[in-house]
Amino acid sequence: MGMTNQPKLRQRKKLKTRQDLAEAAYALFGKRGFDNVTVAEIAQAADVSRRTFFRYFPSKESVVFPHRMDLIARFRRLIDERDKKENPLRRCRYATLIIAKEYMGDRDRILRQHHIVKSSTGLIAYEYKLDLILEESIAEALTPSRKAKAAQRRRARLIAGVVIGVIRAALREWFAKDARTNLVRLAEKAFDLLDSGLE
Amino acid sequence: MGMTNQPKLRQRKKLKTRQDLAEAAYALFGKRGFDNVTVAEIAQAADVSRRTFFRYFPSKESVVFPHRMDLIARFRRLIDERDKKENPLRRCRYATLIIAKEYMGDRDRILRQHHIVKSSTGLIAYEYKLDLILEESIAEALTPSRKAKAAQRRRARLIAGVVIGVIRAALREWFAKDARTNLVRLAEKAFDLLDSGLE
DNA sequence: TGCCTATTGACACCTAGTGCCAACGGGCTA
DNA sequence: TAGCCCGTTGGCACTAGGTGTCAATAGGCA
Repeated sequence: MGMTNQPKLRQRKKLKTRQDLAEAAYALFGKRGFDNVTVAEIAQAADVSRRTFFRYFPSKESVVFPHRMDLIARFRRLIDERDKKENPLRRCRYATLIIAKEYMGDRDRILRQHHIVKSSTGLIAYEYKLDLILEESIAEALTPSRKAKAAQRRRARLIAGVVIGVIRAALREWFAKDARTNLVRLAEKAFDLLDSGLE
Repeated sequence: MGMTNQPKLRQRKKLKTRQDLAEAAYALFGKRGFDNVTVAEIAQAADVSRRTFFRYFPSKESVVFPHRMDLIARFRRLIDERDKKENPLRRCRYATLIIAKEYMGDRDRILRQHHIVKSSTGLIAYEYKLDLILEESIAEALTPSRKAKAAQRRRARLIAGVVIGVIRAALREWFAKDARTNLVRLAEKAFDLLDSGLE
């Protein structure tokens, strides 16, 4: 009846449960490492059953990257919003720099996440799977039209793969300095180096 | 007593068991897809116990890439044997083209392998993990000295990441045409494109 | 032949992930 | 307010990958 239009109790409960699970997981992973924590323990810490954990997250890995799919979608939209006539590398650079700036603003969360990822090779592989999705997404954004020529598709894929390489290099460098340097500048430098033919 | 110096029976048996397991796995994976085959079935087909399978292969995934680690080591050696003063991209190109040629000669096996990998996202992620190892290996080969400056290390890592992107693009293109085209030429074109700044 | 030891099979156990069903409890309607 | 509907949950059983343990087997060798 009120005009606040608050979400129903059920919705709020679900959101809280999801958050509780993610927080419990992050606390445990951070303390003992991803591999040394069981889903049962996460569920217990969040006060739900093990079965319920899997209703909120499709796998133990997925709880580590709760927003990655949103990020990938935004990256794609950022490329899309640039002039399609522009140099594709320029378009990717634009999107990368914006996301890089956001990463710097979200430093603490990203750093916690990275600390957890480093603790497990399985998790590293999982993040690679997510990188592949991003790569496909970039390639699609760079493909001029739905019925693009094969050569154009190939070029878009090559560029997407190379851009992923650049992004990963910049991030690695950032993390190597404890995320205390300027990620935007690192990304710019990496793209500059690429523009000059890696000389 | 003979001068043939044949390996002892035990060694030969072990080698045969390993091969039996790999062949049984390939046959089953090829027929039904990686995810629809259990380790128990592979073991049964090779006439050993499930436990024994894991004595020969550390995981179900690893049996799909029985020689990948050797390949990575050879790729590194190929880079190493080039003049260290040469352009790093040239050195990588050299190693890539040699491996590409070998791939073409080993077409059937590679194609079977690729068919299996495509059947499972988990396997794709596993191959990514192997790509990461290759990337690290390339970066190490490109690092001038053990005590290289940080900037040099970073550049080596960036180049390694980009080269992986190029290799993956060339392979993707090759597989897209059923491995009937010239992989060496595809790789050359990809490197050319990179040299020209992806224009 | 007989001893030593590498390899194997059998068994128990842990964990991720899924299907199923009964119980609980919001949310809406009479 | 009472009562029904159905979304959410917990419990249970089950599959499958992977590991530790131990006794049995079978090479290798004196």
